[in-house]
Amino acid sequence: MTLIEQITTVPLFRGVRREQCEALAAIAVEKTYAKSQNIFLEGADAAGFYVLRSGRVKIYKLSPEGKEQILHVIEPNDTFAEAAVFAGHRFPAHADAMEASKTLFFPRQAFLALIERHPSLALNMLADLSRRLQRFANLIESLSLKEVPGRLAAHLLYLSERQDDRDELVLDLSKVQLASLLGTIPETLSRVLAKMAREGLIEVQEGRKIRLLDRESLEELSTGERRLGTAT
Amino acid sequence: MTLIEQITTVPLFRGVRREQCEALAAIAVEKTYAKSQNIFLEGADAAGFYVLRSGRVKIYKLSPEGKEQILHVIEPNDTFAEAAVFAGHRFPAHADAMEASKTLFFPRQAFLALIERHPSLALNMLADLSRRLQRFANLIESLSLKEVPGRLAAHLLYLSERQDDRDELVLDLSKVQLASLLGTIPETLSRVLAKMAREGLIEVQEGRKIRLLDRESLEELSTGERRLGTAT
DNA sequence: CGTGCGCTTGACTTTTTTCAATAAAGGTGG
DNA sequence: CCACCTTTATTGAAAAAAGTCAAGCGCACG
Repeated sequence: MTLIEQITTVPLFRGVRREQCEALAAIAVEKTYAKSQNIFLEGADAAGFYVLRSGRVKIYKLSPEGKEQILHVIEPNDTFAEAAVFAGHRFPAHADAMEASKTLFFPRQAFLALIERHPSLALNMLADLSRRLQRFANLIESLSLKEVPGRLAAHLLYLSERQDDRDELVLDLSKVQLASLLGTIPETLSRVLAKMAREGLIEVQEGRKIRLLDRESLEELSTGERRLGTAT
Repeated sequence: MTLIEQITTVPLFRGVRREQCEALAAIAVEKTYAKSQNIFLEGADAAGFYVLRSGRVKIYKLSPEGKEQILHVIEPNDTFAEAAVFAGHRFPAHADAMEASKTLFFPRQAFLALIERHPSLALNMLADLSRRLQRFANLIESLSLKEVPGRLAAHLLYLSERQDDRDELVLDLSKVQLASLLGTIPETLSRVLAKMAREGLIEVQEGRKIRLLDRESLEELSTGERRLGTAT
């Protein structure tokens, strides 16, 4: 696949005219990362931003004691580190490839020059940042206002919406990573899953498969109307 | 002050040419709110975004049990609800005036039409959203990776940087509201302040004045190198 | 084939919240 | 101007949620 072809398939660049895509191709740099390889460290100088082409990338913060909070998991065709292009000029978090990953890197100056001349690019980028902001607001709400069972229930329901099988879903992350995404630790996640299973809300099957048995209760957990270990 | 004059003093519109400011003035609507008045509810249809001219506004999430998490406190000349203009079209959180407040409201369609023709406006908006995103990332880190004393220490140091007096600072929020901003409840905040005072890190004076006595220890608390109730 | 990582479980500790009581402060209407 | 009432703040005791530490299992990967 040529660079140009790749670029035209990125949602961020939808609606961008052919010649602008060529200009983008001229400044894009392909970068490849191995599984577990670091892409950038928090605080490092941000020379540009990335579009993920394949693989998966986690963006995360680290506490001094080594506890990790995943801010988001980047899927192919998502961008990351855009905020550093327009403000601060430093990466506000760490990024690691969770699998072997390919990215396109767009250097800041060249990209800024392009965006200035192409409003649709700017509008796409604004939509992009806005969606991210809203997801962050939801994460903050979740961390502050819900306990772990509520966060987990919300995540399970979210996954079940994105997957085809109605009530059977496959976790897209290891439990260690899922714990980090939910703002907790693997031990706590393990206990909560066990408790949900004991109360008949879910069935934990071998591997990463989970069957949702009581959607309604999960719904109530996720909104905070109900607690685990409490009869209805 | 005329609308145009007001608009030229808003940082978001810095670098915007005179005629564009006139176009902005043509679409802007002045809105005034009383203390404690609601500005919009989460989920409501977002017809545009706001610039705060005077007063203060809190943007917050609410749990079903009524616990509140403040996402940010808007100060004069800040914008709010911009994300809803570019994505989702619904307000992702609640907004209340904390004091009597005046705002300029910019309807979405008219603003989108303007931004499309004026790249500097788009770039300013991108910078704006990016900064907000970075602040959210820090809030997430704080909620997930630090305990309450760490969050409080970080906030006190932040306030002391923004205020003139070196070690004497004035809380800009009631303790109830500060607790909500830090992701905790007033009782816990009260206890943590008392403990910090007992250990000689701060001196809590009458009203909302606080004197920082041991910056270094506060620094260590805020980074997680140290805990309260532990000798160095 | 063994070492290590991912995962689970138990016992214990720490942190935070909940509930309740009380006190001080501030604004309102008589 | 004062009495009253709501809001704000503090403190104690108890409960709950989550984290730490430690042990153990099993599978995967080198």
